[in-house]
Amino acid sequence: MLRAAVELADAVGIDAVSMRRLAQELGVVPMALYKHVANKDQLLDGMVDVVLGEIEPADPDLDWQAAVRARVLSARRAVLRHPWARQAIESRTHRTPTVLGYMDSLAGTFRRGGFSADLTHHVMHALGNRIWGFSPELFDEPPAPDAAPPSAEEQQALAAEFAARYPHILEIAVAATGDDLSGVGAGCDEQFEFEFALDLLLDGFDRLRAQGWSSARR
Amino acid sequence: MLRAAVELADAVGIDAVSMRRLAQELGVVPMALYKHVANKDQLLDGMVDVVLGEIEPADPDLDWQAAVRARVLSARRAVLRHPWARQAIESRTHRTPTVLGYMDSLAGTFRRGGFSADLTHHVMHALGNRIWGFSPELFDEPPAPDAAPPSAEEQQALAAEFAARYPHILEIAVAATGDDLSGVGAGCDEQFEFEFALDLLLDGFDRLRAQGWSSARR
DNA sequence: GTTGACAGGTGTACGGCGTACACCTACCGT
DNA sequence: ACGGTAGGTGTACGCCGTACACCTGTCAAC
Repeated sequence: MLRAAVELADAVGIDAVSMRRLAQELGVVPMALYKHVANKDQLLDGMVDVVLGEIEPADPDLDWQAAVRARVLSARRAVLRHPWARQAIESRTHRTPTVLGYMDSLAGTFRRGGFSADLTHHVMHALGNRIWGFSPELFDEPPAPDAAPPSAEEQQALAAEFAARYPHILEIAVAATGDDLSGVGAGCDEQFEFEFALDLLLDGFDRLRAQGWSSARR
Repeated sequence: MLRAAVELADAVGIDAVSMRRLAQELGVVPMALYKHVANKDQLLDGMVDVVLGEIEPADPDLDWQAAVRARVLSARRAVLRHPWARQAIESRTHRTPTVLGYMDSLAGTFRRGGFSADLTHHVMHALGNRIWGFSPELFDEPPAPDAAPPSAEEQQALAAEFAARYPHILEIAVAATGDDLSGVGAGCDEQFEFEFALDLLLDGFDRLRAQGWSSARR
């Protein structure tokens, strides 16, 4: 049933996954689902667990940095396979055993790499959702081209207005796209951004570890 | 009306903010709201804009690092004043002018600090949601004490089970709480974690800027 | 071989949601 | 005096999660 839910979400998006719809997909009456999960929240928890189950186990032969990197990128692959997972993970407030298990295992990698429990704690916070293989998208998806695209003049006017109001964003978009600019903010290379930030953080972690950083408060 | 919506969300939480409930609060019929917003999504957008409006403007006298730090911490104060804002911001997919304006202004701070447009782009991605003053909570809120707390024995058993399954998390919790351990994961010092990660990132950014980093791809 | 527990499917119903659509009213510039 | 417009109204539809009472088949214990 969790598998069916995952497939349904893959197919129609997480918002369209309702108890009723899922039941229909399973050829069953909605209330039947409640024999397997207590409520919809628990269904979502289970679906997230399925996705997290796809994360490859840690490779014990790698040093901590490579191991964390590999693990997180594996998580990313899992999340990218299920476009709804990002939102689902963000919305979960409960920590299931699967979630805890993954976090524990990742923490273990840091510990074995010579991080104190203290520092491990803080670096995992610093990674934040990157643990799960994603970070927020700063800009929109390419704005779904619904209805007639604005005429050339309108587009011109819009672009001018945008340039005047948000010069720095424009500049960035130009730099990022090699000034073709077709559709401002038409999608960053998310994978690049993810690895950029990840490596930046791992580098910083290594520096702190090397200098024997310890939390100063209290 | 947006103000009323914000106050309502402050009072009862974002999930309890429905068009009907908000209308009731305003002494008006639900459909009346649709004269002011096109739909509920737009209402949420507007509410987020109100919160972002509370962020203090950039101080032009600070160097880039202090300026970004101050700005982001101001955003954090705004978000913490409205506990629902975090979730609301995460759920928004649309970029309102307010959102774009804030991002543009922050990008400007980097640019004036000597960052290339290219590097500015990537560091803003690296900050991710920290731009808005928050990062995901790794662990639960203290698990709302509903119903009878488990008996001492049960608690013992639970703790033992937990220790066996998640030794590293336990270790971290011990390190973080000074081993009193009343309720595992009983809340981290989120403010500390936030600033820890923020400073780590700002440090990394500075190193990249100083060495004239430029994106290598393409 | 009967029985009783239990896993799991069924049917009905309730209260809530967002919002489409047609309508009404008060005001204001002409 | 009048037409447009901003904003409030009332009704209705189709969705949602899920409480509650009920039914059915399987299987172990007696």
